[in-house]
Amino acid sequence: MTVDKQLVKGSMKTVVLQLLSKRSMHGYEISTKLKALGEGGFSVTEGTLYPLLHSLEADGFVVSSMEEGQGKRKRKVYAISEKGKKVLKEKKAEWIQYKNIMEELLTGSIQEA
Amino acid sequence: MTVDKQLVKGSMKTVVLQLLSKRSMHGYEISTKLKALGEGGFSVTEGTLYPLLHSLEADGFVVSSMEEGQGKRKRKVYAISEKGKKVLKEKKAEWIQYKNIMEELLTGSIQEA
DNA sequence: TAATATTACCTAGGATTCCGATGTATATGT
DNA sequence: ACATATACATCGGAATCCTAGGTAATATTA
Repeated sequence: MTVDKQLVKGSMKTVVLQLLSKRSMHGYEISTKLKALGEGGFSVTEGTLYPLLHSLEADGFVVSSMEEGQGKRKRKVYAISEKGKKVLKEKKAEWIQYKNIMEELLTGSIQEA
Repeated sequence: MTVDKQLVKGSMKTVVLQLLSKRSMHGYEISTKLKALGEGGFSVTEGTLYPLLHSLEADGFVVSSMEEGQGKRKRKVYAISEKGKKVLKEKKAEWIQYKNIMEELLTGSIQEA
Protein backbone atom coordinates (compact mmCIF):
# COMPACT_ATOMS: atom_id res chain seq x y z
CA MET A 1 0.00 0.00 0.00
CA THR A 2 1.14 3.49 -0.72
CA VAL A 3 0.45 6.50 1.36
CA ASP A 4 -0.82 9.40 -0.64
CA LYS A 5 1.77 12.04 -1.40
CA GLN A 6 -0.53 14.77 -0.26
CA LEU A 7 -0.75 13.21 3.12
CA VAL A 8 2.98 13.07 3.56
CA LYS A 9 3.62 16.54 2.27
CA GLY A 10 1.88 18.28 5.09
CA SER A 11 4.08 16.76 7.72
CA MET A 12 7.46 16.53 6.06
CA LYS A 13 8.89 19.57 7.79
CA THR A 14 7.80 18.22 11.11
CA VAL A 15 9.38 14.89 10.36
CA VAL A 16 12.71 16.41 9.40
CA LEU A 17 12.76 18.63 12.46
CA GLN A 18 11.97 15.62 14.57
CA LEU A 19 14.86 13.65 13.09
CA LEU A 20 17.23 16.54 13.69
CA SER A 21 16.01 16.89 17.25
CA LYS A 22 17.54 13.49 17.92
CA ARG A 23 20.87 14.39 16.47
CA SER A 24 22.43 16.54 13.78
CA MET A 25 22.68 15.06 10.34
CA HIS A 26 23.79 15.98 6.89
CA GLY A 27 21.36 16.13 4.01
CA TYR A 28 22.24 12.93 2.31
CA GLU A 29 21.93 11.07 5.55
CA ILE A 30 18.46 12.44 6.16
CA SER A 31 17.57 11.54 2.64
CA THR A 32 18.71 7.97 3.16
CA LYS A 33 16.89 7.76 6.43
CA LEU A 34 13.67 9.01 4.92
CA LYS A 35 13.94 6.51 2.11
CA ALA A 36 14.23 3.75 4.66
CA LEU A 37 11.40 5.09 6.77
CA GLY A 38 9.09 5.45 3.85
CA GLU A 39 9.85 2.08 2.36
CA GLY A 40 6.70 0.63 0.99
CA GLY A 41 4.81 3.63 2.18
CA PHE A 42 5.93 6.91 0.77
CA SER A 43 8.98 8.40 -0.84
CA VAL A 44 10.84 11.62 -0.43
CA THR A 45 13.42 12.31 -3.06
CA GLU A 46 16.36 14.66 -2.87
CA GLY A 47 14.60 17.12 -5.08
CA THR A 48 12.13 17.53 -2.28
CA LEU A 49 14.44 17.26 0.66
CA TYR A 50 17.17 19.72 -0.20
CA PRO A 51 14.87 22.63 -0.94
CA LEU A 52 13.01 21.75 2.24
CA LEU A 53 16.21 21.93 4.27
CA HIS A 54 17.02 25.27 2.71
CA SER A 55 13.64 26.60 3.61
CA LEU A 56 13.99 25.34 7.17
CA GLU A 57 17.30 27.12 7.34
CA ALA A 58 15.89 30.31 5.87
CA ASP A 59 13.26 30.22 8.58
CA GLY A 60 15.93 29.80 11.21
CA PHE A 61 14.64 26.44 12.38
CA VAL A 62 17.90 24.72 11.58
CA VAL A 63 21.46 25.86 11.21
CA SER A 64 24.06 24.30 8.97
CA SER A 65 27.79 24.01 9.10
CA MET A 66 30.31 22.48 6.77
CA GLU A 67 32.02 19.40 7.99
CA GLU A 68 35.36 18.64 6.45
CA GLY A 69 36.71 15.25 7.29
CA GLN A 70 39.97 13.70 6.30
CA GLY A 71 39.58 11.90 3.01
CA LYS A 72 35.88 12.62 3.01
CA ARG A 73 33.71 14.77 0.87
CA LYS A 74 32.57 17.95 2.54
CA ARG A 75 29.13 17.71 3.90
CA LYS A 76 26.69 20.18 5.27
CA VAL A 77 25.55 19.20 8.70
CA TYR A 78 22.20 20.45 9.88
CA ALA A 79 21.30 21.01 13.50
CA ILE A 80 18.00 22.07 14.97
CA SER A 81 17.96 25.53 16.53
CA GLU A 82 16.14 26.69 19.65
CA LYS A 83 13.57 28.28 17.42
CA GLY A 84 13.27 25.01 15.57
CA LYS A 85 12.70 23.12 18.79
CA LYS A 86 9.90 25.45 19.69
CA VAL A 87 8.32 25.08 16.31
CA LEU A 88 8.64 21.34 16.46
CA LYS A 89 6.77 21.30 19.72
CA GLU A 90 3.99 23.35 18.19
CA LYS A 91 3.86 21.23 15.11
CA LYS A 92 3.60 18.10 17.14
CA ALA A 93 0.67 19.51 19.07
CA GLU A 94 -0.91 20.56 15.81
CA TRP A 95 -0.51 17.13 14.41
CA ILE A 96 -2.16 15.58 17.41
CA GLN A 97 -5.09 17.94 17.13
CA TYR A 98 -5.43 17.09 13.49
CA LYS A 99 -5.12 13.40 14.21
CA ASN A 100 -7.87 13.61 16.79
CA ILE A 101 -10.24 15.37 14.43
CA MET A 102 -9.52 12.81 11.76
CA GLU A 103 -9.96 9.89 14.07
CA GLU A 104 -13.25 11.19 15.31
CA LEU A 105 -14.39 11.69 11.77
CA LEU A 106 -13.21 8.44 10.32
CA THR A 107 -14.42 6.23 13.08
CA GLY A 108 -17.81 7.77 12.58
CA SER A 109 -18.35 8.81 16.14
CA ILE A 110 -19.60 12.13 14.87
CA GLN A 111 -23.31 11.81 14.57
CA GLU A 112 -25.94 13.90 12.96
CA ALA A 113 -26.83 17.19 14.52
CA MET B 1 -4.25 26.68 17.66
CA THR B 2 -4.50 26.29 13.96
CA VAL B 3 -3.83 23.15 12.05
CA ASP B 4 -1.54 23.68 9.12
CA LYS B 5 -3.33 23.89 5.80
CA GLN B 6 -0.95 21.42 4.25
CA LEU B 7 -1.92 18.88 6.79
CA VAL B 8 -5.59 19.21 6.06
CA LYS B 9 -5.23 19.23 2.32
CA GLY B 10 -4.06 15.70 2.04
CA SER B 11 -7.11 14.26 3.70
CA MET B 12 -9.90 16.51 2.52
CA LYS B 13 -11.16 14.09 -0.11
CA THR B 14 -11.27 11.34 2.42
CA VAL B 15 -13.18 13.54 4.83
CA VAL B 16 -15.78 14.48 2.26
CA LEU B 17 -16.24 10.88 1.16
CA GLN B 18 -16.60 9.87 4.77
CA LEU B 19 -19.30 12.47 5.36
CA LEU B 20 -21.16 11.32 2.27
CA SER B 21 -20.89 7.72 3.34
CA LYS B 22 -23.13 8.59 6.27
CA ARG B 23 -25.74 10.19 4.12
CA SER B 24 -26.12 12.16 0.93
CA MET B 25 -25.74 15.89 1.18
CA HIS B 26 -25.70 18.91 -1.02
CA GLY B 27 -22.64 21.04 -1.37
CA TYR B 28 -23.61 23.91 0.79
CA GLU B 29 -24.50 21.55 3.58
CA ILE B 30 -21.12 19.85 3.41
CA SER B 31 -19.52 23.26 3.39
CA THR B 32 -21.40 24.27 6.53
CA LYS B 33 -20.55 21.01 8.20
CA LEU B 34 -16.87 21.36 7.43
CA LYS B 35 -16.87 24.87 8.77
CA ALA B 36 -18.30 23.57 12.02
CA LEU B 37 -15.89 20.66 12.17
CA GLY B 38 -12.89 22.81 11.54
CA GLU B 39 -13.83 25.50 13.96
CA GLY B 40 -10.74 26.74 15.68
CA GLY B 41 -8.70 24.20 13.80
CA PHE B 42 -8.82 24.49 10.06
CA SER B 43 -11.02 26.00 7.43
CA VAL B 44 -12.35 24.79 4.14
CA THR B 45 -13.97 27.43 2.04
CA GLU B 46 -16.35 27.00 -0.84
CA GLY B 47 -13.61 27.85 -3.28
CA THR B 48 -11.99 24.65 -2.14
CA LEU B 49 -15.00 22.48 -1.64
CA TYR B 50 -16.91 22.90 -4.88
CA PRO B 51 -13.97 22.13 -7.12
CA LEU B 52 -13.21 19.17 -4.89
CA LEU B 53 -16.75 17.85 -5.28
CA HIS B 54 -16.49 18.24 -9.02
CA SER B 55 -13.28 16.31 -9.08
CA LEU B 56 -14.77 13.55 -6.94
CA GLU B 57 -17.63 13.36 -9.38
CA ALA B 58 -15.31 13.32 -12.38
CA ASP B 59 -13.55 10.38 -10.78
CA GLY B 60 -16.85 8.62 -10.30
CA PHE B 61 -16.56 8.50 -6.54
CA VAL B 62 -19.75 10.45 -6.03
CA VAL B 63 -22.81 11.04 -8.15
CA SER B 64 -24.97 14.11 -8.07
CA SER B 65 -28.59 14.79 -8.76
CA MET B 66 -30.63 17.95 -8.75
CA GLU B 67 -33.16 18.28 -6.04
CA GLU B 68 -36.02 20.62 -6.72
CA GLY B 69 -38.14 21.30 -3.72
CA GLN B 70 -41.26 23.41 -3.45
CA GLY B 71 -40.31 26.97 -2.65
CA LYS B 72 -36.67 25.99 -2.38
CA ARG B 73 -33.66 26.75 -4.44
CA LYS B 74 -32.46 23.88 -6.52
CA ARG B 75 -29.63 22.04 -4.93
CA LYS B 76 -27.23 19.46 -6.12
CA VAL B 77 -27.26 16.44 -3.90
CA TYR B 78 -24.17 14.31 -3.78
CA ALA B 79 -24.17 10.62 -2.97
CA ILE B 80 -21.23 8.31 -2.62
CA SER B 81 -20.96 5.62 -5.29
CA GLU B 82 -19.85 2.03 -4.92
CA LYS B 83 -16.53 3.02 -6.38
CA GLY B 84 -16.38 5.84 -3.88
CA LYS B 85 -17.02 3.46 -1.01
CA LYS B 86 -14.19 1.28 -2.12
CA VAL B 87 -11.86 4.22 -2.40
CA LEU B 88 -12.89 5.49 0.99
CA LYS B 89 -12.01 2.16 2.51
CA GLU B 90 -8.59 2.31 0.92
CA LYS B 91 -8.04 5.88 1.94
CA LYS B 92 -8.91 5.10 5.50
CA ALA B 93 -6.41 2.28 5.58
CA GLU B 94 -3.85 4.58 4.05
CA TRP B 95 -4.51 7.18 6.64
CA ILE B 96 -4.03 4.70 9.43
CA GLN B 97 -0.75 3.56 7.97
CA TYR B 98 0.40 7.13 7.71
CA LYS B 99 -0.77 7.86 11.22
CA ASN B 100 1.18 4.91 12.55
CA ILE B 101 4.37 6.00 10.84
CA MET B 102 3.92 9.51 12.17
CA GLU B 103 3.18 8.36 15.67
CA GLU B 104 6.22 6.17 15.73
CA LEU B 105 8.31 9.00 14.45
CA LEU B 106 6.99 11.73 16.66
CA THR B 107 7.01 9.78 19.86
CA GLY B 108 10.64 9.06 19.20
CA SER B 109 10.41 5.32 19.51
CA ILE B 110 12.53 5.08 16.40
CA GLN B 111 16.07 4.85 17.60
CA GLU B 112 19.36 5.07 15.89
CA ALA B 113 20.45 2.30 13.60
C1' DT C 1 43.99 3.23 -14.35
C1' DA C 2 39.83 3.60 -16.38
C1' DA C 3 35.36 2.77 -15.62
C1' DT C 4 31.56 2.53 -12.57
C1' DA C 5 29.19 3.17 -8.33
C1' DT C 6 28.30 5.69 -4.39
C1' DT C 7 28.27 9.62 -1.69
C1' DA C 8 26.86 14.36 -1.52
C1' DC C 9 24.91 18.37 -2.88
C1' DC C 10 22.09 21.51 -5.74
C1' DT C 11 18.33 23.97 -8.84
C1' DA C 12 15.55 25.33 -12.88
C1' DG C 13 11.15 25.44 -14.26
C1' DG C 14 7.08 22.90 -16.09
C1' DA C 15 3.28 20.95 -13.83
C1' DT C 16 0.11 20.86 -10.59
C1' DT C 17 -2.79 22.44 -7.01
C1' DC C 18 -4.84 25.83 -4.21
C1' DC C 19 -8.20 29.02 -2.71
C1' DG C 20 -9.38 34.11 -2.12
C1' DA C 21 -12.17 36.95 -4.45
C1' DT C 22 -15.97 37.47 -6.85
C1' DG C 23 -20.29 36.57 -9.22
C1' DT C 24 -25.05 34.86 -9.88
C1' DA C 25 -29.54 33.78 -8.24
C1' DT C 26 -33.39 32.34 -5.13
C1' DA C 27 -35.80 32.69 -0.80
C1' DT C 28 -36.86 34.77 3.59
C1' DG C 29 -37.35 38.22 7.03
C1' DT C 30 -38.28 43.03 8.28
C1' DA D 1 -37.04 47.49 -0.86
C1' DC D 2 -33.07 45.89 1.44
C1' DA D 3 -30.43 42.83 4.01
C1' DT D 4 -29.27 38.30 4.95
C1' DA D 5 -28.97 33.42 4.26
C1' DT D 6 -28.94 29.74 1.13
C1' DA D 7 -26.77 27.61 -2.87
C1' DC D 8 -23.70 26.97 -6.50
C1' DA D 9 -19.92 28.21 -9.36
C1' DT D 10 -15.31 29.72 -11.48
C1' DC D 11 -11.31 32.67 -12.56
C1' DG D 12 -6.59 33.17 -12.27
C1' DG D 13 -2.72 34.80 -9.36
C1' DA D 14 -0.08 32.43 -5.96
C1' DA D 15 1.95 28.84 -3.92
C1' DT D 16 3.98 24.41 -4.11
C1' DC D 17 5.92 20.39 -5.92
C1' DC D 18 9.40 17.40 -7.51
C1' DT D 19 11.20 15.40 -11.98
C1' DA D 20 14.92 15.80 -14.50
C1' DG D 21 19.21 17.20 -14.84
C1' DG D 22 23.47 18.73 -13.17
C1' DT D 23 28.35 18.90 -10.55
C1' DA D 24 31.91 16.85 -8.07
C1' DA D 25 34.56 13.91 -4.78
C1' DT D 26 35.67 9.40 -3.22
C1' DA D 27 35.48 4.24 -3.43
C1' DT D 28 35.48 0.09 -5.79
C1' DT D 29 36.66 -3.21 -8.99
C1' DA D 30 38.15 -5.19 -13.06
